[in-house]
Amino acid sequence: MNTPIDRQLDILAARSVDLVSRAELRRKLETAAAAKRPLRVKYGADPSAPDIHLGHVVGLNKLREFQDLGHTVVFIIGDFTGMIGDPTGRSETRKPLSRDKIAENAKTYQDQVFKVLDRAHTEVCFNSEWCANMTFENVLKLSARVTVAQMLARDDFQKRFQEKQSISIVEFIYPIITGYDSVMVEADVEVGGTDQLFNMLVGRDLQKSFGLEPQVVLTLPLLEGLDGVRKMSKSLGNYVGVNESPREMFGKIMSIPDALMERYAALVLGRPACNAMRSIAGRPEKEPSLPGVKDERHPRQVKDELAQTIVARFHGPAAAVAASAEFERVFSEHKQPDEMPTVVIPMAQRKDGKLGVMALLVAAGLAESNGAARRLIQQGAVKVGETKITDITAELAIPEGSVVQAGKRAFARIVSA
RNA sequence: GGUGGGGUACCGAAGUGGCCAACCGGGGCAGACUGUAAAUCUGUUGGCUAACGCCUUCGAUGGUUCGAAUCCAUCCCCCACCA
Repeated sequence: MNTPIDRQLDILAARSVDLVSRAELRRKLETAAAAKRPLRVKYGADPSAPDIHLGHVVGLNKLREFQDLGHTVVFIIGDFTGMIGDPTGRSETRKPLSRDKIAENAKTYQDQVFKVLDRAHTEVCFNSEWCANMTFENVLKLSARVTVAQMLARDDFQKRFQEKQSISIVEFIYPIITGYDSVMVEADVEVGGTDQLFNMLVGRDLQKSFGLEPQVVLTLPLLEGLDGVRKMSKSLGNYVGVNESPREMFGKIMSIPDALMERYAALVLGRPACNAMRSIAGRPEKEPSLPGVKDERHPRQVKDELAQTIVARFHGPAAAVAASAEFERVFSEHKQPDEMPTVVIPMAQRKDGKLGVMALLVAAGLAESNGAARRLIQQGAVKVGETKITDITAELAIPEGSVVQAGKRAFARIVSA
């Protein structure tokens, strides 16, 4: 906590989209420093989808910056809210999670979160601690503090209301609960994605209403997913999970559009374009990046570096180098990966020691059905060893340890026992 | 409570008696191309079958018919509007 306030402010405000408000944050930082008391920085997490991906990392990075300046992160696992399901974005009501499932998810969550956060400066709590035992009366009194007009101020509600789409009452309750969380943990600051701005502002109102000093609200950009357009999310399947294998992570990052490289560098690596990353700018192909910066590197190489840096962050440098080499081998040189699943197909399942290709693909887990296998073969996606198979009726004697390939990325090694 | 509109494959959405395993778009998968698992183009996208063909699917159940996603009945669910 020895960093000068101005410097702290700069660090904390970096990359933020909304900051309500800088003046308040400054004041809080000053008071905290004077009292030698860390700020309580709230972050809410949804336990129904326990996979942390790079989109979450954007927020976690910010939290880590708070921690590095000596502040405390209050990590709230919304187990109670998880039970009703976040209605944001018009998703159907989620199935309530069982207690066991929540506990399990919470653990997974924490394992992943502490790849970024500093465990020593983190408080973890569950909002069921204060929500589960509220009486209906409590709930009424709480909701009396918020008006419909306040709710309709939210863009999303406004729009849906005008378009005559349904808005469930729970959707109104949801921000009230998350806001109440802020009251309960006495948050000084709350960090979240821009989509959480409304909810976090409700937190401010509620805190005021409870006679507390309102939290500072800081939003961060939503990271685009692999498609480069929509935000990264599990349900869209365009995400990179922090628990994914190095090669998976590497490959996925290699697939992002070039224009997104700088954004990933800034948001995921949590640093502004410094020298090392300056070259990772969304510049046109094969053109020098910034004026005065000598960088003739090919975008592909820049992306490789980005992918390696990200992989290294979660798996260490050695894994990053290996993943890069592997990618090069499989996709640039079209060779086999050095690791692949091994599938046992006993001789008993073969006829005269041979097996039909379709059966082989299904048995190897490379096709879901014979029909899928047939299509793969007909489309020229299948190789056994070095031989491309185009005849769907082919009966093959499969030498021990043969490699079967279906498409660019799916491989299996076949053994008989 | 009343009125009206709906429930179709992973999603969106056509189809209103046989030509429907079901147009089209998205997504997925594959091929070509590529620095790339990007973009683009092409193909493909229920199951069984070498194939002919067969089987299961259009909210649920029952019925009409030679024949139904399409008609009838009952039921379940969703949405909007007016109270």
